[in-house]
Amino acid sequence: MPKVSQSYLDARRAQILDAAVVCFSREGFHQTTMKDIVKQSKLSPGAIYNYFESKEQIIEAIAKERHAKERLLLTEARKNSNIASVLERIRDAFFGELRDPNERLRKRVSIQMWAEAQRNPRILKIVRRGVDGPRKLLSAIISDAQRKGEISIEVNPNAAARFMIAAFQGFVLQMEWDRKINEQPYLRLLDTFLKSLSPSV
Amino acid sequence: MPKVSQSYLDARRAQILDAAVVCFSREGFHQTTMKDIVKQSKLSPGAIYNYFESKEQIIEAIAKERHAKERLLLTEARKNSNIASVLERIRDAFFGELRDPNERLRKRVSIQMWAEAQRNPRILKIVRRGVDGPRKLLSAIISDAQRKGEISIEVNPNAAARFMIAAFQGFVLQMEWDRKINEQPYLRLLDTFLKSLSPSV
Amino acid sequence: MPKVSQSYLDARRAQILDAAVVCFSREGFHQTTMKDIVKQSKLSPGAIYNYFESKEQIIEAIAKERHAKERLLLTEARKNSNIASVLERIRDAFFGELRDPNERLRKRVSIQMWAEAQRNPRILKIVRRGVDGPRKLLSAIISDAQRKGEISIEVNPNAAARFMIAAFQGFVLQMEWDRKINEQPYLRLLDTFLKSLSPSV
Amino acid sequence: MPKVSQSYLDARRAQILDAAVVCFSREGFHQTTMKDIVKQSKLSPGAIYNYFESKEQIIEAIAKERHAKERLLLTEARKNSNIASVLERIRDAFFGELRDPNERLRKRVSIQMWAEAQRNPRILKIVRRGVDGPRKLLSAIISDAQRKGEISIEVNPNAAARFMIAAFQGFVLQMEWDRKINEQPYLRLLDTFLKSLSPSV
DNA sequence: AATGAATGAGATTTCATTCAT
DNA sequence: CATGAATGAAATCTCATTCAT
Repeated sequence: MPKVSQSYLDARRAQILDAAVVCFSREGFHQTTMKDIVKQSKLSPGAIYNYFESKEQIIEAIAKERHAKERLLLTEARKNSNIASVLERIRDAFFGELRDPNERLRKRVSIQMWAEAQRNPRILKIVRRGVDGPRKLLSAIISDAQRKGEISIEVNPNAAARFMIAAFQGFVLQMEWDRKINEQPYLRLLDTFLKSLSPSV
Repeated sequence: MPKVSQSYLDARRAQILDAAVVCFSREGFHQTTMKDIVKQSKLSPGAIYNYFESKEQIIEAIAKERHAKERLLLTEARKNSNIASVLERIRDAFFGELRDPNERLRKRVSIQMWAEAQRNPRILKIVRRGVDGPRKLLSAIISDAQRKGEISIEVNPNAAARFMIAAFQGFVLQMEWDRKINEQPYLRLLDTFLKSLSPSV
Repeated sequence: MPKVSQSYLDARRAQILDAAVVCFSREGFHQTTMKDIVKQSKLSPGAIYNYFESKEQIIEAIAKERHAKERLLLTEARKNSNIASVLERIRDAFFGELRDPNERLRKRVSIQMWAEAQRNPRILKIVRRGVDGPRKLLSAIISDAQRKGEISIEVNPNAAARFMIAAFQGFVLQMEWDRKINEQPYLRLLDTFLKSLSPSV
Repeated sequence: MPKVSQSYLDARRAQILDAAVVCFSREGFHQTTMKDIVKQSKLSPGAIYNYFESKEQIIEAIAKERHAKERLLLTEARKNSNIASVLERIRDAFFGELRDPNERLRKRVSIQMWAEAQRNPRILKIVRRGVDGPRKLLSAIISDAQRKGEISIEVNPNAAARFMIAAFQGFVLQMEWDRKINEQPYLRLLDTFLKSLSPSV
């Protein structure tokens, strides 16, 4: 099957990554065997190794994909001029995604990444970039807002950014352990927190 | 079969668990081999299998140990009559621990557990209990406070508890990826958040 | 199926064999992958399999090529009427070749063949023929010389032929392991040996 | 099976190496699979990897063993005071071994080593040492003999040493390809050669 | 109770070869 | 005739666990 188009190659690559996400979300990186991915992707071992040099590289590729996706979400959100609506958009983008079952799979894989980052420097780098992007953006938004007097100058923008991210990360974790968790009250609290950053009268 | 004292047995067991924590925090559960634990513990494979039936059981034992430790922290904190100081104590207990290098190792292992819980029901159970305890306690405290008028009745106690836990979990993660992270501004924001729960005048 | 000229086909074939020699001399038969040959030949796997049915057949083809080449050398040498000059020509032909870097590559492949002959009957056959030809020729020359009284009748012609071949084979081996080896004194010794075959006065 | 004696370990190691020699002599290094060695040695894969880190290391260990054995032969031979008998002893030691079927196996493996040395620097080093030892010794013996006037000063000792070694190496090769080869006439020629080194009257 | 050599299923990866285009 | 993606058997090596001593 020679001389195939780039889109053919891209489709095959995506096929492998999608299969890997399903497997990883189910069994974790290390309990997932290449055989599992082979089966899930309906390809052969050799075919997979034509696209990725190793299992590790598949994991990396998934992490990078995540990274790219989140960057896109942020870039989109940032287009809003109004500060409140930027934050709102970010919030909706991230929390909204959690309702998509497919995205849930990917979040499960993200948790795997957090663990994997501890021993795999390449994953660490990707995960770190994945958090640093949002953090810097949020931090910049808050700084802007402070200049406009919309947020108290007492607030440390960086810490606030971290706090918001933590609120999301923690929610992702807790949702994994308890599917019945209700998102609405949690989001209201997040709003309460965001309002608490406003300058006190 | 030499007969030895219980304290001897306990010491051996602790020796294994400590060694395992060091290994797991370094390489993760799955990249840690029994050989690694053997080496780190300065025992032999056979000896370890006298105390634990499998590698999985070692992981479980560590998770349970964590669980017990955190329950102790909470029980201690709860002794305070004043609500603000209970929350303060809890906050200090959890965040304060992070300064201890030994405890940092264990937090690294906790992150591993979060990932492991996805595919190991026994770990999931332990991890879940580890979160449910604090959550219920915090929730109860908030409910109490609401009754006393110290916290707005608008607040969903359970969601607030989750939010506080998330603030901690997220901090643990972000600290892993960026050791230079500063705890002080983060804690101030946590306080800001807690205050924002008070009834508005 | 485009129709191409025979010379085109021959050129393609030679291209593959040359590439294979380079690869084999570098990494040996078994460490050389078809991919290596593909790369070196600047062709594609499919193209190569149009000319050879398998990797084994490429090895065989190289062995046969060697064989043909050496037969040519011997045929040429034999044209000399004088016995001493036949031997001299043979000696020069074989040892002289070793100065050509390209030929050195092929000698490296020959050593591989010696090993390969142990388990591959087809290679064994080719290698054996490659030695038997020279051996029989040398043996015949010596017998002739004995009849003419130029070589002692004590000498076993076949053993003498083997001995000369061994002198060459051993030199090829030792040259591989020590490039600084000096050919001149070695050749003088070979002459000494040849002279020692003359009838004692 | 813990706490076993050193001799137990040595026996196991030898068991593996012996099995490997059988396999390698039959199929060559690269066609021999670890499974073959496992079967032949009647051990398990894991057991073998307790003694050797890789297949390559098994090959190396065999090469080193050869090397040690040959050094022993030379050391023994050297004990003779008389030059002629030293050479005779060396000749007998090396050629005599070839009659032992077990030793024939090992010679087959030696031929493999010659090929392997081309791409494996560690094997090259061992093979080279295995040739350099005898070469230097033979060279020294010839130099001695020249001082005593027993060998012509025209002879280059080093080249003569190489020549003798070549006579052996070539014989080993040719014997592999033709089992019916007769050793006696060959050895007589070797003697003729050695005598031809004496100073001419 | 401790030791550590042995086990052997199974994991990752390779690579000669094929065949649709 | 050429291409090169796909195949899948098979190779090397790992590692949790066992058990004779």
